[in-house]
Amino acid sequence: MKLQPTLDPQEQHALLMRGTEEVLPETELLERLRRCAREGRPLRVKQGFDPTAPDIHLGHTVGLRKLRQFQDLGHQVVLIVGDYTGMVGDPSGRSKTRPQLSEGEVEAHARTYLEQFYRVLERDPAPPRLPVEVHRNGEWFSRMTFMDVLRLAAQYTVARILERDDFAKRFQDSQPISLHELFYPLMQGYDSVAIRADIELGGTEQKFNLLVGRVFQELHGQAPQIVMTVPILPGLDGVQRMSKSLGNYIGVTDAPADMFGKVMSIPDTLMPLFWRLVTDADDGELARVEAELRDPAENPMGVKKRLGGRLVTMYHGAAAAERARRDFEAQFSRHEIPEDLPVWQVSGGGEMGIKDLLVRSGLAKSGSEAWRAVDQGAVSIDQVKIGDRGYRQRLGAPFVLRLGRRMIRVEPLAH
RNA sequence: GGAGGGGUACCCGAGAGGUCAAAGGGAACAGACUGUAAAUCUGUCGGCGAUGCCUUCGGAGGUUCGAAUCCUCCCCCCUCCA
Repeated sequence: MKLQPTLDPQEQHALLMRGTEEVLPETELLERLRRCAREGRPLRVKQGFDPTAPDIHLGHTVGLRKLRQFQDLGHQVVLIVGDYTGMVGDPSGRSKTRPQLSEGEVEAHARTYLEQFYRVLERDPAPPRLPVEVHRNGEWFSRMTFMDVLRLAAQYTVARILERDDFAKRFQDSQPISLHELFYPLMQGYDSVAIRADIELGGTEQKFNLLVGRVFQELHGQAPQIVMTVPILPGLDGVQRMSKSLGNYIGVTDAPADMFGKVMSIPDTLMPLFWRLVTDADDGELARVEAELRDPAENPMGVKKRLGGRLVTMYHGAAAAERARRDFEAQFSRHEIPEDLPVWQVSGGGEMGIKDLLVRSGLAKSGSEAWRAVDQGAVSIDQVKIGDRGYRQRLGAPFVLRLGRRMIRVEPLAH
């Protein structure tokens, strides 16, 4: 992304609106941009993250990249690490109560999060870009007294909280809703008051929480924040949202080969969305990609490889992307054994049965699973299928052991 | 506090004394096909030195030759009443 601090409010508005799902109230964004330009101050743009699991994935980057755009335009990005809200657990879109994290977990996750944020945002930007302002919401929540909490709770009604689909549904389905969960939106809303947000960004499932911020800011005599939502990125399965807990994610710290491979495994139908939401492709390129996908003469695989290459480039550089693509083609198109296989070292000598090999190397979780794989013809050694339960492998020289799509290099150690 | 309903494998959900390692669906894994896409078909889907044995149906006891199924106590969830 280019540094564009000189854009006038109208141009900024056009840029910022791109890729958003909703901006509420829609007319206010341009007005606020104009006012800030007049007053010569940057907009304060907030997004919060609960450090629930210690990996930032592409789903998070949809919002982070929008924040980066604000940063590039010279606005003030304010990240809230939800150490306190994390201990409550965001009920948004949830059908059950989230487990409450301990302080230790939250703290450890928070550090990793901050590290990873800077794979998208600039850590030490040159002026006129501004460094990111980071707050933990424990900064204000830990100082509140019980009376303060009651006052906060008095500012919102149960009926309004229960308007939310997720709560309504859980209530309807006789699922438990713990009282503390009702506080989550209030806490997030109060964050906006605490940092005087002009804009709050979030996924579409955050809409309710974001709107609560407006109510609280108004009660505290602040101009209510503009709510900006970005689409939710689906995960590798193409159905559910990308999330760590569903295991359908591409992490920003994933190794190049994993990142590329995961991209290759997404459903074709997801490609336009990925191009639009998580790459730096501009409108012209998006149009070309979509045209190519519509052209029956083109193999969609080409577009997907470019997508994988682009993402690996963004997080690991062009050289890594090129290598990831070559390795992928060698391994999956030409069925060659890749160079950089995970290695498992066994103390050598003698031989080992196929089941123990699979279990002890970690390719199979249990003996039964190993037997099944053997029976199903999923196991091979050095590209030769092993279908016999009684097979024993001599541990003299290295070999490549494979179960399904996973494979490792086994290196016997002399002793 | 009172009355009633309910907790089954990763998830949903049948089963109501033996034929139950527990139907069915989803997820997942593997095979065929392929582009590590989709769709489809097939198989597997608690563990084990494996035609048998061990552990599992909220928890702990008990009845019985035999319990996911019956009894007792406990924990948790839901509904209605207050």
